[in-house]
Amino acid sequence: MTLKYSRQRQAVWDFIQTRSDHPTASIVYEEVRRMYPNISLGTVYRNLMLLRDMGKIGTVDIGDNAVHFDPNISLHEHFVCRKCGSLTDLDTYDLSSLRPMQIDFHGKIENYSMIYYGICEDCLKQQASTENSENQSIQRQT
Amino acid sequence: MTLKYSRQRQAVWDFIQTRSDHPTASIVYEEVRRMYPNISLGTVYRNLMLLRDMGKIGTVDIGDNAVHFDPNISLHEHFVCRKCGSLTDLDTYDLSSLRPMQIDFHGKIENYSMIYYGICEDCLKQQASTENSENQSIQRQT
DNA sequence: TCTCATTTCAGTAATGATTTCTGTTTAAAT
DNA sequence: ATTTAAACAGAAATCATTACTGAAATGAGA
Repeated sequence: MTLKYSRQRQAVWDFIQTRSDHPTASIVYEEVRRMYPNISLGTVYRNLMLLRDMGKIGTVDIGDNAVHFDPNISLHEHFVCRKCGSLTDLDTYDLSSLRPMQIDFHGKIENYSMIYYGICEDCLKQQASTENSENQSIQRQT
Repeated sequence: MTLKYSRQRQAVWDFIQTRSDHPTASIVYEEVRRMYPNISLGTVYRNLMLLRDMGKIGTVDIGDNAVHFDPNISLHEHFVCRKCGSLTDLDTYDLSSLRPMQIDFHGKIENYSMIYYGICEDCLKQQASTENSENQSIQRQT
């Protein structure tokens, strides 16, 4: 039951702390492998889940069939771009006071996960420039 | 490109409409199989995803490694019990007016997914009764 | 410092959800 | 009735994650 130190866990922890882009286990594995070439994927998983269970990191599920790990355990929300799939943090108004208005709900709400979906700034710009060039080619055709 | 009628798709649709508990593809498969014993799992997946892409049903991702399908496509939130894993609907205050307060966010938010986690009413009751009997046995020991 | 129980590891196999592939069947338009 | 694109069943493939196993590392006590 006692937690023992391990370089591998330290490396996983250190790496996660440097990232703000919520990497998946596979990405953590690939990156940590640069420092520890024969760390195993299982070890990465075990330690990520351990850190999560200890409440030292968070996880985000955005429906892309892979858990994303988040060094930021403070209350915040996420934004997912449906074009490029990027996952970014959002600070919002204090949602912690939000409560369902449902009168017949008598469970206990402990926390929540709020994920906004849409188009990120970069993809909006790219979309705009694409539309422009499309318009141009249409004009040329007429 | 034209959508053709199929009994299998109809059956998947009909079944989903009867459920308020957000079944997974496997559950839909098992149930629809009663009517069509040799419908294939792939067909169930294809049609569920098709219906989703058409916007006729919704999907919910609660981090249990399986997509849940939701016949209710109106704006609503979900509650997940961390004891029994049950997934239920919640009506909430109008969250659609909520906007991130982040000044430097210039993307476009199109929709969101709000999932509350906690303990459902049933599990709360069960917990309470368990605590009672624990107290009793402690009292007996003294 | 040495010992030893326990934890952690690397490597690999297993699992489970989802997707892809292939040859066959079916809806619906002509 | 013929034809053709869409859909299907069944099986194999993929991908994230978990479980298993024997070896290596950690750290508390002698």
